[in-house]
Amino acid sequence: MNDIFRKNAAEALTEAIAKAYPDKIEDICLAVKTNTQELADFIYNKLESPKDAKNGDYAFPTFILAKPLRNKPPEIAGNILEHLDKTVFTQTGPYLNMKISTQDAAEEVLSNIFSRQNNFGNEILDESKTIVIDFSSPNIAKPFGIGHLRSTAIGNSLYRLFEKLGYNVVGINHLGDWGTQFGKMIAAYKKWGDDEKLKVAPIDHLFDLYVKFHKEAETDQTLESEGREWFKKLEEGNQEAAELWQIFKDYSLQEFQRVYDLLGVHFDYYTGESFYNDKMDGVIERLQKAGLTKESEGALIVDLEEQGMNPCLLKKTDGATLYATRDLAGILYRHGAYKFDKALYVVGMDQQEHFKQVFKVIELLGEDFAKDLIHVSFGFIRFKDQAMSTRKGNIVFLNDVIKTAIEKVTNIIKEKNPNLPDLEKTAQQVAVGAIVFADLSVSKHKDVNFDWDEVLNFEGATGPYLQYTHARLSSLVHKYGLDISGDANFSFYNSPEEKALIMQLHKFGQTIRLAAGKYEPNIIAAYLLELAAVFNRFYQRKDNDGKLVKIISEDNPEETKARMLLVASVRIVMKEGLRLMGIEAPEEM
RNA sequence: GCGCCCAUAGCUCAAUUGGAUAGAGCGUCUGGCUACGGACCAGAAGGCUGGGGGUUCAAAUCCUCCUGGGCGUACCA
Repeated sequence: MNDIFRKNAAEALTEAIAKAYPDKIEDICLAVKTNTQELADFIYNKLESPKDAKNGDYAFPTFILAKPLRNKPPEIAGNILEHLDKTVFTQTGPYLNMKISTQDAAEEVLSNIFSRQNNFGNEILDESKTIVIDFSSPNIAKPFGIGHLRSTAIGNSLYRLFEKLGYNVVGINHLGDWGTQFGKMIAAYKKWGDDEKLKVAPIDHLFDLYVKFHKEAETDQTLESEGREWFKKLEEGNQEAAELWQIFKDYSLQEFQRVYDLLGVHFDYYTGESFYNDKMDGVIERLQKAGLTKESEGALIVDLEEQGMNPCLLKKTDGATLYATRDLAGILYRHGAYKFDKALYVVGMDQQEHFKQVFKVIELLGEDFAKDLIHVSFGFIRFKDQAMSTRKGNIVFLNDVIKTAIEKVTNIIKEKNPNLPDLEKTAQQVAVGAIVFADLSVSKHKDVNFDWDEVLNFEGATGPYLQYTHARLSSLVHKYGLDISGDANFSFYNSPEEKALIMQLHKFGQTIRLAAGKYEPNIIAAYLLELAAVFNRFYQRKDNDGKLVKIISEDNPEETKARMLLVASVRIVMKEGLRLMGIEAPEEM
């Protein structure tokens, strides 16, 4: 029961129910499958917030009591109401509504924010817990496409959310730096590669080779096997292969680093697939000892037929390993190294079967932490009507998207705020904010339609809208100039707009928990949009004559003081919320 | 064929996990700048929640069948 208001409501209701129906409590508990001690918890969880603010802040639907009490919900509500404080509770039909006074809410919420600042919403765990998050994980020697943004943005946000909830978070970039594709790249480079081009524009050149290889492979059957051979050599330590691999990897990492810097993404480890190169034999051995392996069609597999799945492939006919092998090694290694309580894999939905298999194999090994392995899957980014395919060269580069967005933002700023001091930096922050927000504002299990116009539109439900609101808040604080204090007179908060703002701020903590619990950053996005909307309504509210009610009023210093506390609180939460999404909050824009 | 996911306003998405009249943004139309920042705000129009059946006091949400789309379905990752 984290929400103090809600807790009060639940306890008052529980008590009132006990008074109204003293000899029916057991029947009620029986009907809702709980016990007397936990009845308050049950009610706590049943409380809703009414859609219409005039119905109060918390509502208890009495339908669930109808059966054990053999009565109509509205009558039940009426009976319970008799034992409640009628200045706080009201009844509308079957609902019992509780209204928090704006003053009480302000005192609780605003002083909390004022004293904790950006730590507002933080939690401290009773015992330390570690969560490993595997995210981004791009393929080396492939360009960083807009498709890779999802894993990066979601993972980065989850990293920050869990950190805020008190977890010890380990962020891992499981680079795709091993596998058959490298054989293909080496083969392609040896055939068509150009040292000069590689030096000048490494990523472009590697990308061209990648596309060319797959195009040629459609007609030339020998290419695929050539690629496989080169990978085999690479795994066996062939020097020429190893050197080329290192070059590809170095160039790609440089490129990725630029993107990560731009996005403000941090990893604790860059342990990619090649890191497990020397750990796979041990894994295979362990699986063999456990009697899980089997040879089939010349390959080494773990048969999962009994589990209704396709076999998990450990070794190809030619003896080379597969990514399942490396993921298994990764899981076992991470569990040993970090003793995680949970391990998240922020990887696209198309790999669902793969993770099901791999997690099942861990379970078959008798490791009970298999239940702590979670595939946080998400839908694709779709480009217009066609799916994006790196192999066909049909890809939108994240760099190009960012570059275009920066240009557009720069033009808008030049027009709207020509004297902005740090134009370049701000334009970058806003551009990245727009792109990241566009990605994170869609529920992760849905495909995202990538639409240039939409990503570059900065009006409405967008990152720049939130940033703009933050800039406005900051501007107010600067204009006010005086110190903002936590002991304002809360009785000045008398408008519905102020009440709505305070209650929205109050929801920050539970929103973070919800978002983290569901691995859904878009819940934060929705929360911030609502916060901004509620604030902007407050900011532009008019009196009965249609005149703007300004926040800063020289005639009413005490009232201004109270309002500025609210403004400062919203600003703190907005900035922190954006941070949780991996978005910067410039003071001016 | 089998498995998983998706379908809500013209478009892009929400909906407190089963609750009160399904909400936002874009686009369209109307209004608000003698501005504490108009990347904003107020209002209007726009819905058989893909379709049928079922469970329930209550279904966009749960079950079932169907339609349409996406992804996966052992030697790519």
